[in-house]
Amino acid sequence: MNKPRRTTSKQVAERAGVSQTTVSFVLNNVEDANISTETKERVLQAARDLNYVPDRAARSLARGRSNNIALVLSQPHAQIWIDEYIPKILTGISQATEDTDWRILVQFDRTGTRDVYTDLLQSKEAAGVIVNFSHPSSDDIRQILACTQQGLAIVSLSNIHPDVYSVEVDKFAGVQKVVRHLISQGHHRIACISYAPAKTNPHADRRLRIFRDTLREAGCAYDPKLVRHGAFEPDTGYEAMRSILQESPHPTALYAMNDVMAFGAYQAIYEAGLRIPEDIAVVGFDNIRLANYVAPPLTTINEPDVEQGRRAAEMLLALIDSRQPEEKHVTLETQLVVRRSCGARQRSESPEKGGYSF
Amino acid sequence: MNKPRRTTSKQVAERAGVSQTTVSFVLNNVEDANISTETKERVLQAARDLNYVPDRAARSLARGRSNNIALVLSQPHAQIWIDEYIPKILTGISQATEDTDWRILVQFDRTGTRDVYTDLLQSKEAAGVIVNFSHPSSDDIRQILACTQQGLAIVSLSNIHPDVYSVEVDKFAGVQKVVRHLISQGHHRIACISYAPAKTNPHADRRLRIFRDTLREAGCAYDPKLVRHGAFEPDTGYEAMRSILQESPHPTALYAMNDVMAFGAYQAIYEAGLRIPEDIAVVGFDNIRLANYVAPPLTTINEPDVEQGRRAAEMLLALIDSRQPEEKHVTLETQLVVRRSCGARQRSESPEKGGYSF
DNA sequence: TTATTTTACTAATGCGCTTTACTAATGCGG
DNA sequence: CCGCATTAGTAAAGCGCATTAGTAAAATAA
Repeated sequence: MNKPRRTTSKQVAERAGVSQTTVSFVLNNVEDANISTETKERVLQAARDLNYVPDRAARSLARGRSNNIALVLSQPHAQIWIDEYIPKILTGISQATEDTDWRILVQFDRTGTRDVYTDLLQSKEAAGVIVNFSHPSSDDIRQILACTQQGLAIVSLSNIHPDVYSVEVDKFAGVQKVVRHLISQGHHRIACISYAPAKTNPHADRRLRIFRDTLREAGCAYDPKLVRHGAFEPDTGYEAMRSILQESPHPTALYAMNDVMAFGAYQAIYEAGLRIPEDIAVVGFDNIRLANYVAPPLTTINEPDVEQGRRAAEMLLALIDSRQPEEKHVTLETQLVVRRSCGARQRSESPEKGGYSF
Repeated sequence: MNKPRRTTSKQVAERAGVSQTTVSFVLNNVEDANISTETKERVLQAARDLNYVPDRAARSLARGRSNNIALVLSQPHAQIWIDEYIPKILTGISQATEDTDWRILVQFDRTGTRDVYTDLLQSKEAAGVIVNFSHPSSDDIRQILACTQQGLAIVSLSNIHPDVYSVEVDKFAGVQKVVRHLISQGHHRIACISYAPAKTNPHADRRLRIFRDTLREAGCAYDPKLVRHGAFEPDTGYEAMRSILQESPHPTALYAMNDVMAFGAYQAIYEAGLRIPEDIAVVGFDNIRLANYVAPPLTTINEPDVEQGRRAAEMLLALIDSRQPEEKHVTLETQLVVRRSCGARQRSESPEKGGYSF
């Protein structure tokens, strides 16, 4: 281990013929330090000459906080690849931190027992944390609240508690959009494939209830025999749809709670010799990239994921800076993207060509 | 800004009735410190009581290096969502760092001008860096070499220079597998959709050359009229295929350089009233999750992305630790995953059901 | 001219840990 | 019982920066 002896601010100071303090003032643009322009220039030149890069650890230690924000992922790995959600959130966070010297820490929370975000904050590895719970336990919430009350910066990607800052996408309204759209197309026997059993997954449960309520509000019967649950993956959508097709009469429409399961359902529908949308209209959820490139292109709900990531990061940076964010809970809206699979005349809520947006 | 005054090791020391040195020895499991079991227990208890979490910045400063490794992404954002590559690499890295206290820093290299990884390493924000260049400039390479020679730990996800450590997937051999498979099925008019013009993208160029050479080695003619390039996205595959179908006679097979473009091509083929694989056999590349759930399921090349990420991280940690990795360049093999789109009897190189592996 | 403010800096301290050098106490062979 | 090694610790220095309190010189006010 040859120590290459990094350049320190002291060396810069020496070369510029000033004190280390002055170097620090110049490099951090301290307003009321009254450093003359010539001195400033001399310091900057010296720093350039010596190829000086400040030591982040030392800076963090002296300042009492780091320049990292963390994204804590609590879902299993495989789920992260399924849709483009996490990469898009990351993109959004990165947009918000562009041209700043904030860095992004990604932490997979595999254990589930230890509270990673607390450690992250207490160890000052991250000055703030963005968490992404699918369905937090009351323990999780208590933990987060404790952090928040200690003044630690946490933003959640779903609204989990009135006192926890959040930026979320209103998926539930999205469910209504789907159902109302199908009903407006004349469907009243609408099947549904959920991504998890309602008993175990509060989220899936709530979506299903909204599905049911929206049907009823429109005067349609809710038929539990037309509901199945898969588990995110395409093959579970395939199996669920095969099972649904045992019912008779057939439903005339299907709402799959994610696009990926919808693709699986496509398969089952085709195998049964049925056509989309003539025999069964299909609507998905998520607007993944491929939704526009299956046959027929899938009508679905688009979620502003990148914006969600960006807004969450912006809110987090405000919190870290002790600036009060304008709202404690931001809600972003989804858009219905109408394509051929639902049988409607093509007309998209979103302005872009192809309806693919972020 | 109320300062909650974190617990420090000094307080732990006080409570345990020992010196701060002892606390450090105990918490870091220093072998030759000869701390008695009782003292150890007392320290650990005190740390637990006070809910002590060490300050990472202070630790990094004292140790002279941080406990972060960074993944530097140089591709544009949109490309990151297209396939599951980056999330899988991240998963792999996270597997390698599981149960250690290494953290993962994700850095998007948007500027292209500044050398982010150098900064990352010089500022000691990261003890090592994994870089992912699609086609590095000679400047990039010089930069990386300079870092490597300074003893900074860098691992590349592609083999860009004999002296730069790398873990890569041999995609070129994958191209051969595709072509040979198609030829073995009796095809000799094989179209190809590349993801970029050969002139501008050395990678695409090389893949295309291998495509051509493999054809010729097998005694097949290479017909440049059957070659188009898209740009990663499904619609570009659609357009490319439409254009290819203008040629006559039709090719009997298509090799699309990624699955996503293959899906676009499906669309074009169906619109032309042709069947897959009867009229045109299709093979993709990447084995994305959905490849198995389009109609017909897509024959493709599977890449061990998660393993690549894991191996790269392992190599990096070895380098950081000044352990010489066993090999300077690791090459991982792809597998041909045979599904229905190529018309062959289903037989997969990979053992798993559905051929989906990582 | 003298007192006060402003300008342009610097010395010194401390952030919270790791690590080196040192010490006191105990064990043990001869 | 002495000398030496071992055991079980501790004191203190230092990592590289930010920051506070202070100072000398120059500018301005009285």
